[in-house]
Amino acid sequence: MPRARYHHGDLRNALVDGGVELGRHGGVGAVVLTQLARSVGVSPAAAYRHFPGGHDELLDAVAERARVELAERMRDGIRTSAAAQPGPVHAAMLRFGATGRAYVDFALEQPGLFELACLRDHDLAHEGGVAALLNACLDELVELGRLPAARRPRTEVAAWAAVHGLAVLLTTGPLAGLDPVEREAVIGRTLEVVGSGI
Amino acid sequence: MPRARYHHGDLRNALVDGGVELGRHGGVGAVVLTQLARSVGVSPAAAYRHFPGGHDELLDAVAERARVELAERMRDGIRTSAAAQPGPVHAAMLRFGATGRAYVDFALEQPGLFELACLRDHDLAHEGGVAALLNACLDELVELGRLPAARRPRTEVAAWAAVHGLAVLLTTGPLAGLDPVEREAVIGRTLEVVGSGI
DNA sequence: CGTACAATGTGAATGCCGTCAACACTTGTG
DNA sequence: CACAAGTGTTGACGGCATTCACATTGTACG
Repeated sequence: MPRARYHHGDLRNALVDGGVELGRHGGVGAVVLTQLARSVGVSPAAAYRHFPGGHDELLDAVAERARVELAERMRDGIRTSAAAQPGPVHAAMLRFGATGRAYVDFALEQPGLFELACLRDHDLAHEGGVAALLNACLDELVELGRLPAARRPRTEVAAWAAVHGLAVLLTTGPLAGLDPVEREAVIGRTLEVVGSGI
Repeated sequence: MPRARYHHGDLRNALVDGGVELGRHGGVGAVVLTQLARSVGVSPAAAYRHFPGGHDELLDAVAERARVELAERMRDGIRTSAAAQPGPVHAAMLRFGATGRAYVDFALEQPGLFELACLRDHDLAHEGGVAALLNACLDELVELGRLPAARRPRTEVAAWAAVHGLAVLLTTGPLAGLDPVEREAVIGRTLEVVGSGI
C-alpha cells in the first residue's frame, strides 16, 4: 500500500465507494463527480477513464450498490421474521410482510441510498433483487394455498407498488414530516391492506 | 398588448407558464431558469425579482401548477366513472378506483408534470388536492357501510401509496418499458388488491 | 534487457447553470 | 414635476460536467 503514486491502482472501486458514502448522506445530488475525484485524490478527468459514460455511468454504478444494500436489508428482514410459532401459512405471511417492512425501513434509515436505488430503470429480473425476493414469498404463499394461483400473476407488482409508494411518501413526499408513532401506524395499515387484499 | 417594452407586465405568470411547458416535455431537469427567462424574452436576473428564492421557488410554483392539473384529472375520473348502473356501494367503489386510475393515467400521459407534482413536500390538507379527493371517496364508503369505520383511519395513505408507487414504477422505475397490454393488467391487479384489501 | 504500446492520470479550457451586485429604465404618487 | 418603488439589464463569480492534448506508469514482446 504505497502512497501518492501516479496510478491509483483501484480507482474505479474507490470512486464507487466514495460515491456511496456521499449518496448515503446527501442523496443523488451529493454524488458530484468533481468532488468525488478530489476526495479520492485524483483529478476529475481521471474518472472518465473508468466511466466513459461520465457522471451518468458513475451514478448507475453507485445506484447498483445501493440496490444491493436494499436487497440485503430485505433478506435480513425475512430471516429475522421467521420466529415461526404458528402454522406455516402464518409464517409465510410474516415473511412476506417483513420484505415490505424492510423496504420501508431501509428508505427511512437510508433515504439517500434509497433515492439512489430508485434511479433509472434497472434490471427487473436481477438475481436476488427486490422483484426476486417478492416473487419467492408469493410463490410460497401459492404453494401453501394462501394465495390462489389465478391471482398470483402481477401480484408482486401490486405489493411492490404499495411499499414503494409508501417509502416515497414517507421520505421525499408529503408524509416526510410524520412523527414516528403515526408513521408506524401508517406503515401497519398499508401492509394490512396489501396482506388482506392479496 | 404592446411589444418589446422594457417592463414585461406579467413576468411571474409568464415564467410559471413557460416552466410548466418545459416541465411537461422534459421533466424537472428541463425547467432551467436561464433558458426559461430567455424564452420569455427577459434576462435571467429578472426572474429573481419575482422569485426571491431563486430556482427553487420557481420550481415550487411550477410544481403547484402540476398538482392542480393532477387533481383536475382525478376529478374528471370521478365524474366520468359515475355511470352508476348498480347499487350506490358499487358506484362509490368505482369512483374510488377511478381516482387511482386517473392518478396513474396522469403519470403515464404527463410524466414530466407528474415528476414535478411530486417535488418536495407540499401541503397535505390542500383544498381539492389528492388527499382531499381520496378522503372524500373513503368517507363515502364508510357512510355506505362498505368500509368499517374502525378501518377508516390511514386507509387513504395505503391507497395513495399503492397508486403512487405504481405510477413511479411505471414511469421512472423498472416497469417503465412495459407494453401497454401488460401495463394495463398490472394497473388492474394493483387496483384490485387495494379495492379488496380495504 | 530494453523498448514500444496500452493504460491511466494531469492541466487547462469550454460551456452551461444559478446567483448576485451595481446600474438603468418605468411607473405612479406626493 | 420630482422622487421613490418596482422592474429589468449587464457583467461577473463559482461550481459543475466534459473534453483534449500531454505526462507518467506498467507491461508485453523483441
